[in-house]
Amino acid sequence: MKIATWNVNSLKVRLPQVLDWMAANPEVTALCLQETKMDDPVFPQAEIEAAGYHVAFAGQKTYNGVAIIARAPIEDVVINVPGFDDPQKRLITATVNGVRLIGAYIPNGQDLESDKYPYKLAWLEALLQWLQAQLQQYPQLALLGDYNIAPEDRDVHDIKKWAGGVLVSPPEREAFARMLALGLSDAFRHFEQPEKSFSWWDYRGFSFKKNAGLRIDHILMSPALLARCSSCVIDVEPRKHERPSDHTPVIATLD
DNA sequence: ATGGCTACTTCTAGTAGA
Repeated sequence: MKIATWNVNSLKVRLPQVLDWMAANPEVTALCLQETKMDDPVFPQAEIEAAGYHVAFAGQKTYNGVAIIARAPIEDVVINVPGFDDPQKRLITATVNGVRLIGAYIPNGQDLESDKYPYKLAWLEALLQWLQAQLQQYPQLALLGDYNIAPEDRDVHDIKKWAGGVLVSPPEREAFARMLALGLSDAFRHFEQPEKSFSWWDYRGFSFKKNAGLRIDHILMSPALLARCSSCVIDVEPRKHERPSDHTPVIATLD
């Protein structure tokens, strides 16, 4: 079984690509999506189910929105962090094949002076509390999604250009480190990887062609799940297609 | 170099993404 995450930057635009990708990746049991940008009443549930999948989702108009598409039933779904009052839909938690999946679209933060930056840090605090509680209940757990954090300098194509800004600021990286301190591991870094591996490239300035990207989409795993994990890769293929998302899928193989 | 590119909504120009 494989689990995956993909920020699709509008499911309305990318649904055909998502269905094609699932068909091309038959071992993927569950795919977490971010930035669906669709309110629940217009979510393409019927199309996804007609293609043979289970789906759970929590969306809003224009911004954010998360979903899980799976080849197995999706159980015990929780939307957002209970008790954390958040009008934005950025978190979906569910169990698929006995694995607890937390699909996250962590806030971008915009810049260090923006109101969105303290929102990002508060959001990360709430996520950390939720992670801690879920880990106690579900030993086999993965946190998958768009973290909007490049954990290390090697995850940034040009650290001089990004240094001191959002996505790499010390408080954000400390929040990431605190996830690791809970016992989680960055599945991608658990294996040998090519240098300059990224999961996002700006649409502008031929960034993908120049591989001027960031690694901000991650799969963190609990010890019990990491023990079952044999690989973790970034799939750059969809970024080459017509009208791509600016993010690419990240896939982990289990068992 | 504050541009560049894409998606969205509806003051089709302005916001947001990262």
